Amino acid sequence: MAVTLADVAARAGVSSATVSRVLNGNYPVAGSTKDRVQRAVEELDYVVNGQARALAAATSDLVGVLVNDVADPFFGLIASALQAEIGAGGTQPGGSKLAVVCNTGGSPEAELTYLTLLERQRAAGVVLTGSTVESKAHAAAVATRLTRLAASGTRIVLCGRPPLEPASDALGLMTIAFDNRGGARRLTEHLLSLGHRRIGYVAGPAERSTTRHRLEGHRAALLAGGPGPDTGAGAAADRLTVHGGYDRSSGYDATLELLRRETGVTAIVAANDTVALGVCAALRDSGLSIPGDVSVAGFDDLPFSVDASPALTTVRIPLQEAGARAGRLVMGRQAPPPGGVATVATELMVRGSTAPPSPGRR
Amino acid sequence: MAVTLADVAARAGVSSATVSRVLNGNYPVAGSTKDRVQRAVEELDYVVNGQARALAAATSDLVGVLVNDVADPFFGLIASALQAEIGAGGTQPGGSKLAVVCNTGGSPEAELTYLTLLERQRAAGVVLTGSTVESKAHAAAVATRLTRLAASGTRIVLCGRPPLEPASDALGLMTIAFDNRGGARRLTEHLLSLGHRRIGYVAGPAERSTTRHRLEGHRAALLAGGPGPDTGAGAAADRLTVHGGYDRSSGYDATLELLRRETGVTAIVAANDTVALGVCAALRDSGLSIPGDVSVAGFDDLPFSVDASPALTTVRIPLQEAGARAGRLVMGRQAPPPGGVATVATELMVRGSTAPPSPGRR
DNA sequence: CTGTTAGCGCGTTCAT
DNA sequence: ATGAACGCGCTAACAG
Repeated sequence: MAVTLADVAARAGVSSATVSRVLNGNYPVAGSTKDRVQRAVEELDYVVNGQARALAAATSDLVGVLVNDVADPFFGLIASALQAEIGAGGTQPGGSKLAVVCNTGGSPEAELTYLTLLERQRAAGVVLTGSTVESKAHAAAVATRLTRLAASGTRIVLCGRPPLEPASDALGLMTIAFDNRGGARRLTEHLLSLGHRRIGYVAGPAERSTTRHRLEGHRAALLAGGPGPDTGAGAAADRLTVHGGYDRSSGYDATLELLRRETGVTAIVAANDTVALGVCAALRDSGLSIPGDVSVAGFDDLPFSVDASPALTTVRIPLQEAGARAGRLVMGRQAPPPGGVATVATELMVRGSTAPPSPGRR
Repeated sequence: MAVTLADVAARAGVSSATVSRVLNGNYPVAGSTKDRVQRAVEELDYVVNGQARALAAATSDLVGVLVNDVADPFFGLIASALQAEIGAGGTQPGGSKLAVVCNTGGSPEAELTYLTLLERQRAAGVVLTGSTVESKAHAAAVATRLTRLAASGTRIVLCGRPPLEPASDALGLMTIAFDNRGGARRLTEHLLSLGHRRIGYVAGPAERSTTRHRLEGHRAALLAGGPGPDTGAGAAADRLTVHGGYDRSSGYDATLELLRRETGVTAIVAANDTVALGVCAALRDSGLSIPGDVSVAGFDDLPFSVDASPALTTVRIPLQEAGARAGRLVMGRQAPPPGGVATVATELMVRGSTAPPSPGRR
């Protein structure tokens, strides 16, 4: 059996309460006894039982982090910055916590399951990252869970997803939203300014918030760009838009579909950088050059984007900063933004994959 | 305050013991009372307290997964497969567990800290993934922790790192090792067979096991390739080898260094695919074409490798299979391999980034 | 400064 | 089939 507080106490010739006090260092203890206790701890290789401590003190060392895909650097970057922030709080208020990274795979059911599991564990905090599935039923189910969690003192942070519809502030939720719409808009404006008029759009999964926001930004730019064959609405726009997943093969398949439709696109905007890689591969496999024949743009500015050839024009999201901030918020180390919602700016990164359309194709 | 078992019991007009039995379903309970209890649970929105349960039953729902870098898809792929395996055990023995993904950043201290934290939590299992720092002191410190953990019933799995030196089997540790040496050897043999004789090597961090194994495989191939200017040993070999991190910029910098040394390399092998991307970028920025002027090869076959241009020749490691297997082992759902060690085969993937050296440079 | 006492919420005997 | 009672290991009040 594992060694307990009582064992240490017996060995040191003190009461278990004293041992507890030495361990937690939040109470005056005589130097000599403190030494005896620490020696006993080392001699017995004592390690506190986190569960018993949590039960007695009604606190938890766990912070849940829900991500749609751990294998996607988008989430990896957020998670690693977040974990660095919450795990390194040696001296800071709240100490350091363990991040439980939960991979939902984008499944609403898995999301709910994990929220229940975290509730079971009485998690100190929960961070939901990335796009959410936009369905009334799911939103309600999530809201129910979050309300309960918040009521029991769990800090909730939304990172990279829009604030909860009704009264998220009232619940004490904090949101770090990404300016997907603005970034997408500036990206498409960039393409328009280069002279592109027929711009294909490879969107993410249809029912996701991030997908919608980016698509809205794209169409807003098109509409503002004045009348033309590709006005961003109606049948023409639909022909130029293909939905898929957030993975590379979706970009590949969607691009082949766009080419098949013979829309004469001179540029393709992808849901994110990973998808953009698939787009590039499909174009090359179809014998088209980038950006000579077709310009390509991504979103997120993941580390590999600068290494694609040509380097990818994309929209940078400060994922690590956002993750770190989410970490501080969930630890209560930073004051929540006014209104509970902070919107993180995105930045257009123009690189080699976009250029003016070639005269012949224009 | 949160609703407890006692609250549910009171509401259902039964004892708390009965509620516990209904919840765990491991004891006969009359159908009618079972219904009453379940109704009370729903009406009160009762959620079990995992910590209290763990304390009373001396079990844990947590499985720790140590990774060197969550933002690296290498670990993401392992972690996601692992989590899918341990989290989806609805009906299987051991039920489902929560993966606690711990990001060590490759730091030995962080690794030890996390092991202690997991020991505190009385984790049901711990999986250590990726290369380890090869230092006597650190190995001993890890061994101490793992021994204690194993003694207290925690299942330990090593995935992608070599088995512990002394008697890892005796401790009940299980290891899934990757055949880094063999893969590296076949990769370099491939380059030799193409006609390359001066092969640069951009190695990973000097003190890591994976770095060493891959480098050994590389040199073994060179030595077996017969005498020549680049025999894989001595000063000539040292001039052709540069150490760096496992990130892109290391590959970039190391390549510039190799070019500066004017060794006349016709091929560069990188520590992994991420580093290889940096190598490619540096070559391109130096006005060299791939594979026309210099061939490039990576390792791991991460998803983006096939999208590089040219597509990266690399060595495939079945990371997801390995992660899933690690998950089954740590859950006790699969018998340990004979001797406690399984070595996963690696496969050479020849793609466009490698070709025979151009006659002029040979 | 230190020891004693009383739970935290649940699983699990032992009775009934 | 159900209930009462105890203890898991620890922290937090209350004494002293």
